[in-house]
Amino acid sequence: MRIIEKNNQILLQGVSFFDLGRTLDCGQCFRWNLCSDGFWEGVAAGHFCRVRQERTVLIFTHTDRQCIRKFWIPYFGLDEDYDALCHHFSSDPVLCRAVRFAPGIRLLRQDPWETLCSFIFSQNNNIPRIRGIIERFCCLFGNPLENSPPSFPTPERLALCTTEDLAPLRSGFRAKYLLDAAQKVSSGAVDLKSVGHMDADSARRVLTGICGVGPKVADCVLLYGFHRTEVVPMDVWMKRVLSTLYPDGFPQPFAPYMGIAQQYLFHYARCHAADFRQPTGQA
DNA sequence: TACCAGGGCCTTT
DNA sequence: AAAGGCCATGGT
Repeated sequence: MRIIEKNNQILLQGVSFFDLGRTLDCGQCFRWNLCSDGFWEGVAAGHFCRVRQERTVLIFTHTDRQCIRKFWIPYFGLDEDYDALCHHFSSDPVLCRAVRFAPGIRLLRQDPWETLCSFIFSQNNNIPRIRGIIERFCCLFGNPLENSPPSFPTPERLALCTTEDLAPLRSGFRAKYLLDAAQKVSSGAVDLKSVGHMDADSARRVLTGICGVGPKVADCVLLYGFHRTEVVPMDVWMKRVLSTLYPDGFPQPFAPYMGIAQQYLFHYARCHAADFRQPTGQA
């Protein structure tokens, strides 16, 4: 990949095995919006950019080369060898079909705190509503940024809030869970930095110590916020995939990357809902 | 063990 | 237009 500047835009050339739209629209992130000019705009970990894809070129504005190299390339997972990975996945007929159905989905590297909040909001909820709650959350408690949507609220700021303060979010019973997360993170009772270095089970135990974080949310935080590619969040769709397509369990050779495989399987299942919606009957 | 809580989007009727 | 399904966690 190489970066060149042209007409006030910054071009990242030589991008392959990547589909920007699918990656931003597959349910792992909630703060990207597709504009009428084809650009996606979003804020992540305090960085804003507008970006669109033209085949193997990503066209950026509102950012700079340094930020693309240091932040956006790792954020989009463009430093990983998806050519080899998807080739590996294709040795399994099910996964081969899922990857071919929607190629180019990459696992984003998101901020752990932002991911924790986002997936607390996501529980028992649907994507359009999650996006609305997070937008109101950032507008109300984040810091205004110049020419961009506001930053994500910090745990310290949030720890000062009460559930009444969060009422405008209309996040229902999740508000109290969010406050517990903010209090535990800002006080140091939960140290997100150290979670990144733990084995998966220890990390899970720490995260589920937050009220409102169960196994599913904890695994989402590990996969999306800590890039733990071996972790597979088991929501209803993945349970259906498991019972329908992998009754004997996920294939062992993919274990270290099963979280990435999950992205393709999840998307495939949701897009073929009719084939999966019925309970399989094997209790 | 089974059920309910907040709520809004989606699909089916 | 209206009704019912869906959803992850904690509490009863």
